[in-house]
Amino acid sequence: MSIAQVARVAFDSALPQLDRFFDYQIPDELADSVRVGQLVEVPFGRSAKNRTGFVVEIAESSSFGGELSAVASVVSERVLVTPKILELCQTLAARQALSFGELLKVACPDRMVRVDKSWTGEEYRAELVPFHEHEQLAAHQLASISVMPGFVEHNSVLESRWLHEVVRLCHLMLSESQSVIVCVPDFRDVERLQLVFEKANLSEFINSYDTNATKSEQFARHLRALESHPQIVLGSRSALYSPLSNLGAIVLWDEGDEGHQDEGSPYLHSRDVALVRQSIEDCQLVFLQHAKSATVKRLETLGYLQAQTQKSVRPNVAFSSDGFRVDSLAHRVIKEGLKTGAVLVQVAAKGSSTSISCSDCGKRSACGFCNGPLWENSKQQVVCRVCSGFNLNITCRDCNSQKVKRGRAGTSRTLQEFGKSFPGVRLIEATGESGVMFLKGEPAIVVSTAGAEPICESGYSAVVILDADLELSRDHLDATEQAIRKWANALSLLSGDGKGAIIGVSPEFGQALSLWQVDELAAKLLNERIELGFPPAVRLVSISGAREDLQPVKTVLEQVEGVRILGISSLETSGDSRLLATYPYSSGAQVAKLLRSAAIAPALSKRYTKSGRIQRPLTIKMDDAKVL
DNA sequence: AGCACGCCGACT
DNA sequence: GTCGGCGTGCTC
Repeated sequence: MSIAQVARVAFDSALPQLDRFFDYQIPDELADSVRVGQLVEVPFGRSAKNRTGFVVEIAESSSFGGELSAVASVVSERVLVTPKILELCQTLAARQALSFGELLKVACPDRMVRVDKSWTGEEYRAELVPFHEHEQLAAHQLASISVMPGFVEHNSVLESRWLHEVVRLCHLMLSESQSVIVCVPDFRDVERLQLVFEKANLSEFINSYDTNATKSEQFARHLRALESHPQIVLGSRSALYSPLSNLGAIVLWDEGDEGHQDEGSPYLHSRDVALVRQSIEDCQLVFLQHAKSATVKRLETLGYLQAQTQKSVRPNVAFSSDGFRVDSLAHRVIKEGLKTGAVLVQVAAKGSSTSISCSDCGKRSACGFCNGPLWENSKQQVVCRVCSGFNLNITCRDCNSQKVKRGRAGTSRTLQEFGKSFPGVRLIEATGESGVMFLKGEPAIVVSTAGAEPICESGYSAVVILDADLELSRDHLDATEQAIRKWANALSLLSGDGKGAIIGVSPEFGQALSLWQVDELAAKLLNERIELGFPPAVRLVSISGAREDLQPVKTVLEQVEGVRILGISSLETSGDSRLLATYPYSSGAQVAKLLRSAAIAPALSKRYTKSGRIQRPLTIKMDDAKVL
């Protein structure tokens, strides 16, 4: 006979007011069936109907003063959230000023009744085919956390170094009955890896965390992850919450890609989730990237990460900066490349022209509807970047002239120009929304924006980076870092004897790139951030809301050790204001705690959405990579 | 989020 | 007099 116990319950809600645990007594008839991680129904507040919540703890007693209500029922026998995932959510919530409930929502998809009831488990049938390199590598030879910035091997692109590294690690883990999470920034990487795993006879082990999955599929893959057999969870950000019971390693591909930054709540970056999960699971964490980001360099400097010494093959890269967009070097490299295969040309933007300006006074032309900047799309229509409106008649606001000139060429016009200078050559345009994913090695010129490059099966015979100057002068803190990353990713698609060229970089920068001094460049970027006092040297928080609500937040934050208020600025779009502040890592926990209590302060002004629903008065984003 | 309680204006 | 507006506050 057991003593009556208490179930501590959390709700999967983002409301800061509900961000705590509620105790319920477990009635005798449920005494043997309530377990931590289950979904239960409980009465809540004055509401007539019960509410579902997760059991996060079973305790002997409650510290609650009043009388406890009782758990009404167990929704599903299954433990949907494992203790380690609960810990992950709690640690992340405390670190990033989030509510535990909104993380629960990310960590556990909505329960689909039919899927839950019909799921009978999976028989573990997959057979691991021996891997030729596996024997050479014992587990202890891998650092517990490692970074591999090494460059690719230039034989076949489907077997480039990082893909090979992923397969090798997965195979090793599976052979030791451990699972792996492979987290990539976008669906193109998922597709590419799926092919690679297929080739390596590992398809049977894949649990794909597809972003287009239906709710039923999301729940099914969650149940699959809860099965005890070792597997490879392959997907984007959400894969990091997969409730695997025997996690051996997390692989994070291309940490610098903005796809790793969550745009919506909970505004987390894969890197932070991965680091926290690694510390909880005590598993390996491997960052794989072609160019090293300042963030990863910092972690390496601190000793959190170890650089894996890889004998990397340096790509053959030339550079120039004589002022012409497509200069003699570019022409020569393209012409040479076309003799043996496909040539990739990376440009800064899609469409015909990146901008439109007055040909009399030079002022950048503005949208007739909203004053936004104009550009020219691939159909040569003049479109506003802000409101997407078509502008047929453009009149200069300064001099009333109606004559316009086109700015820098995007993919479409670059393609047209190559059509003239390389007659008869096959031309392919690849941008985010259009373009092929895979390509045979026949001669062709592929003009692509960064990140949309088709994979050429035999590797490109030449890769030419245009608009390097534009990429470097982008108005972002990490313009240089992003530029190097984009170029490196394009250059990684070269074939073994392919030739690369970067047009529009200064000699000393070009020198460092052609010598492939990835580590030195990252160290330099990190030092600059340290001097400027910007991330990743410190942490950054952005808080948006009504200006009158931000003022007290500012006052509170100023009391915290090391906090530097960058300012409060008005946001053009919403009429809201935004407070930016940096703080040292050591003050992170305190800042998060203060912001949590600021978010539930009762005096905050109420704000409503168009549909009349109450909006959160403050939006807090800690470490959002897109802020600066 | 719900849902009730509460304290002010115009109605059978 | 009381019906009902939605501002305020709580939920184990």
